[in-house]
Parts: sequence; C-alpha cells; structure tokens
Amino acid sequence: MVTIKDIAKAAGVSHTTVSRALNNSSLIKNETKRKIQEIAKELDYVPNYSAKGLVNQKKYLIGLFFSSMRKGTSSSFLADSISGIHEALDVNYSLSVESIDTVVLSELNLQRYDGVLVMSQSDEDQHFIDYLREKKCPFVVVNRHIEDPDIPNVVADDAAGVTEAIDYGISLGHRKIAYIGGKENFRSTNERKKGVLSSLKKAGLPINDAFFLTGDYTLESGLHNMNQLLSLPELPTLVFCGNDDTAIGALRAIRIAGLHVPQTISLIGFDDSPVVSYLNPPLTTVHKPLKQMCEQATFLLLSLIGGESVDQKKIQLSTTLKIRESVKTVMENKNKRI
Amino acid sequence: MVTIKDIAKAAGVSHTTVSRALNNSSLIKNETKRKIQEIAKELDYVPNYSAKGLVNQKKYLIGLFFSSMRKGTSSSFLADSISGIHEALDVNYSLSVESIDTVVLSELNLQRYDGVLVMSQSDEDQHFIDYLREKKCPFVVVNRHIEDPDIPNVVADDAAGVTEAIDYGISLGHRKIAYIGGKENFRSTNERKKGVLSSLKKAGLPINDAFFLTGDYTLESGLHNMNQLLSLPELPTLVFCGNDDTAIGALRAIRIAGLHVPQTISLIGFDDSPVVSYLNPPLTTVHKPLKQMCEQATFLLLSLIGGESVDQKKIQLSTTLKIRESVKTVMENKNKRI
DNA sequence: GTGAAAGCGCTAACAG
DNA sequence: CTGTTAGCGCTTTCAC
Repeated sequence: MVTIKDIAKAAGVSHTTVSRALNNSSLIKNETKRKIQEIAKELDYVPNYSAKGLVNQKKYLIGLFFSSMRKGTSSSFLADSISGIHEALDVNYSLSVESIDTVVLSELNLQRYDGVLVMSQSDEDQHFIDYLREKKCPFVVVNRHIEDPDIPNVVADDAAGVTEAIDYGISLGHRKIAYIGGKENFRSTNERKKGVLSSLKKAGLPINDAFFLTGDYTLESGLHNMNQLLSLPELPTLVFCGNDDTAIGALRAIRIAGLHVPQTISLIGFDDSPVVSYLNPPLTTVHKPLKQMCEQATFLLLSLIGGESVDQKKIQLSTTLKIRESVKTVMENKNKRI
Repeated sequence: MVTIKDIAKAAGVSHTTVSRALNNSSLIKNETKRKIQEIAKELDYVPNYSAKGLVNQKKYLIGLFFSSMRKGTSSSFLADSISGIHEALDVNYSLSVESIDTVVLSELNLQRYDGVLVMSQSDEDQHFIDYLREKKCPFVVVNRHIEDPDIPNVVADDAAGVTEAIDYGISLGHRKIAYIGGKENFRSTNERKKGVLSSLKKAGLPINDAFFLTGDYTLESGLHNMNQLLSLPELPTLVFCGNDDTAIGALRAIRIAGLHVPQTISLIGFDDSPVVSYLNPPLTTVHKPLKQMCEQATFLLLSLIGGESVDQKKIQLSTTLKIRESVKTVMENKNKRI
C-alpha cells in the first residue's frame, strides 16, 4: 500500500505538502502540486479512507434504507434509486444499501454513515425515522410524504399526478370510477385518494363508497381487491390502481373473470415500471420520477451533512401521465361495450 | 462521541483493557469483561470503524457490483441479491452497491472494499473481472458461469433447469420447440441453449435452425424475436425464453398478433420474478435461487477475505421448474388448436 | 491479567 | 509556500 509518505519521499517534500497537494489546497505552488499529483498517479496511490475518515470525522459512506424492499414491484425501483443517488454522489462516497425490515435498531451503528436516505414506502418505517431523528443522524426521507415540516423530504406530487390521470379518464367519458389504494391512513394512500376525489368533485361526479378499496400495493392486493369490485352489482368502468403492482394484480383478476381490459374495464396504474408497457394491454400509468427524486434527495442530504443551511427541506417533483392502451373511450350512458 | 477512553475512565481501567474486553479477548478476567461491556452499553458506545479499519487494515465494507443494473427485469433481482448477501454478512460489514456500467475503472478505489461480489449478467463485465484479478482484490462472481477454474463462482445449474423445462414441454406433446436466448457466445446463453439442445436430442427431435434466435434478455428483445418467429412459415408450438423479460416481450408480441398463449403457442421463461405469476396467463418458468446464490457467494467471499483456504471455488445451485399456465398439452400431429 | 507506549495514514494547527 | 508536530480512535507489542 502506497501512502502519502511514499509520495513525499519520491517528491522530496514533506507528507503534509503531499496531503495538501492531493487535496488541491490553494497553499501549494501549482508546479509542486502538479509534480506531486503526477508521482501519485505513477505510484498508483489511492487514499486510505479509514485514515481520512478518522481525522476528518467522516465516514465517506451514505446509507440507503429501504422499507419493504421485497414488496416494491417495480423492477426498476431499487435500480433507479441507486443510480439516481450515485448520480449525485462524488467518488468519495460509497452507498450502503440495507432493508429497514431486517435491520435491528439496537444493532444498527448509525455512526458508520455520514447520512442516511430513507426510501419510505409506508408508515411502517416511521419508527425508523423517529430513531434517526433521535440519534441526530442527518437524513432525508424519499418517496413518502412526511407531514412534519422539520423532516427533509423529497416526494412526487402524487395528488396532482392522480388528478391528471382521472381527469383524463373522465375526459374519455368515464363516470364510474373506482380506486384501489394502499392501507388506510397512509400518507401516500391519502395523497392519491385525494387526487381521485378532487378530480371527481371537479367533474361533479358522485362518490360511490363501494368503489373505494383499501389494499397494500402488492400484486396480490390488486387481484384480491379487483375481485371485490367485480362482485359488485354495478361495475366501475375505470379503476385507478394505487401502483403498478396493484394494476397488474387487477388485470389478472379481470382476465380470470373472463373480462377484458380496456373493453370491460379500463385500468390506470402508478409508478411506470418498465414491464407495464409490455403488458396486454400496455398499461396507462402515472410516471413517478424516482431517479430524479433520489438525486435531489442526495443533493439535499449532502448539504445537510455539509452543515449548509438548507432553505428548502421539502421538494416535490412532478409526475407525468403515460398514456398507453388500458383506458378506452366510453359512450355516454353506456358501459357494457365489449 | 464516546470512545474506549471514556469507558476506560468510567471503569477505572486502561483503554487497552477496554479494547480487549470489547473484543472478547481471552486475556481479560471475565468479571472485568462483564463490567466493561456493561458500561459500554450504558454509555451507548459504538466502535469507530475508521479507527478500527485503520489499524486492522480492514474496511468493513463489501462491494456489490451489478452489470446492466437497469436491464435485469426481475423486480426482485436486486432485492433478492442484497437480502441474500446481508443474510451472510455480520453487523461489522456494510454492503456498497454500484453499477458496473457507470463505474469508471480509473476512478474506482478498490481499497475501499475488503472484497467484491460481481453480479454478472453478461460477458460485457469481463473487463471488470479482469481488473479485479489484476488488482488482487478478493472477489466472487455470481450468476454467470466463468470457465476459469481459478475464479470463485456461484451459479445456478442453468442447463439442467432448462432441460427439465424442455423435457416437461416434450412430455406434454410439444415437438416444434423454439428458443430465444441471449447474445451469441455468452456463457449463460450457451448454457441454456445447451439445455434445450440436449433435451431435444434426448427425445430424438430434429433441430430447426430457424427456431434458435439470439436476443439480449430485454423485454424489447422478446417482442422483437417473437415477431421473427411469428413470421416463419411454420410456427413453433413452444418457445423457451432465456429469461422472464424475454418471455414477457414474447407474450406481448403474440397478443399483438392476435394469437394466444398457450392456445396458439406455449411459453416458458427463466428466473421466476414475482410478476410472472400474475401474467395472463401465469408464466411457467424456471426458478433461479438467486438469494441463496448470493448468500453462498458471500460466505465464499468472506472465507477468501479471511485468507482461509477455499476447497470449493465453484458452487452450483439447482433450479426448480415452476409449472403455471403458459404451456398447454398438445395433441400428436396437431398444432393448430385455438 | 493489566497497563504504557507506539503507530496505522491522514489532516490541521502552528511556525517559519 | 512548505515543514514540524500532534492527534483522530483503535489495536498491539512489550513490560510488569
């Protein structure tokens, strides 16, 4: 292992000078700097982050904690998150990935991280967030809306995205609109539900309680809840699903029942994971800019770590409606076309 | 931050004793040990891994490098890998996740890791593996078969899994069997292709070159290659797809053509990602025990890091055929039932 | 069994 | 601009 002392010897300077040169200190003459950097490259020098960390009180490690890592369907969920984060991270940082579900708080050594990103999918990880706060570990919560104004939070504008989607459905003639959401009282659930309701209200459409179902964002939940809807005396013509997984499950239920999307029932999802454009039919869905969210969150976290004053703790990014083939135009007063 | 010196003071011993006690050294009296550990817990002491690492020449960090992280469809691909690895890792280690595609070799500081796991999906990452070897960084390659007997490698028995799947198809009466694989000359491609061929040979079935197509394991490749097959004068009755993504793309192509699975064409996939059991129809596929593979790979890597002599550098785990609804029974000499 | 002292590789006063 | 010195928190000889 080659150290700054080796370089110092080779360059005929002190190791301090080498340290400064390598850290691009303005105190060092440009020429010395260049020479030292050259030698460093020649010797294949790489800094020892344990040593750097020890003196700098830094860890050069960011923690990414996922809640229910296994559930998030989106093939790209983790991949997008990770690549978004790396986009914002310089080479000095490594990214440690862990699941909140399996981590034992008492065994968790937060000191290992300079800061933590929480990829939150449900209120179930609230205890984890509370713990981070208690331990005064810098962190940012991504994905799930957090009410508390003090908690740095990067989210998508779910409500607006859903409203846009429902507006689109209504513009195509849909009047009987159902919703399969997440668990009651979860913020993202409420956000998305709010989006549906506001759209309905705006259009002056009645709200049928039987059309508002509670799931848990899993494939199974989509299947199950769709069956529930299918058992109703009057079917909805459009079902908005809280996420793509739910939509995939719902699609399956509809096909098992011998019905068709969008002929019998139209479907809209949320997330826009890569597979859904290859479904039959390709799913119309709300695209969530997850990668950008993670990138923003990382920038935010880095500022927090750097002790910079952060003016904007809440960041909200816009979604995009991806129109594909799972929503059909409906004739006024008819919803039985097959 | 509470250090061993703080504990030493509180316990009325030297910091050396504390260090030994905390590391469970046999040199320390049990009573002293207990007392010290108690105080440590009370003071909420957590070790500083930078300091530990500096003196121990350890990093307490394992690197996980993915090739084509974005392509791997399987929603659970990353998640399974990560949780499998954590299964084998003790609390001392963090897991750093990165994509091979985006990493710049010249900027990569391998010294940061005690060892590296390569989640390899194609020959494209060979240069990365070569680099690891050149740098003498302990590593294990997971998922892709590596010929070189010196390279530690954990894989699934793809060939056997595919053979089992094709045997199953043949037992159901299929005679015209096609294959959409990965790029030519990729080891996993060849493995799986070999599986198909051996099964065909065993059954004394002719091999139709037009039925053996080359893709790249993406959704798009499945769609594209299936279209190719669909344009043939004579259709296969069963298409084996090199992975689930390919199968999803193929399914889409078949539906666009107005045909049906399994009525017109039967489909088999590979991987068994969570979504495929919710497809229409649910996909029969070969389950790859990715999580276990990663766990095994991590154990192997840990031994390598520990400098233990490793007797078994090549580990191969068995796959399981998941029979669902995408393969139908075919009548002898008929393949036009719809 | 326990303690004193040295040192891992690096940065940061402080001097010059 | 550059060098000397001290010290980050921890483990490890070497004494006792």
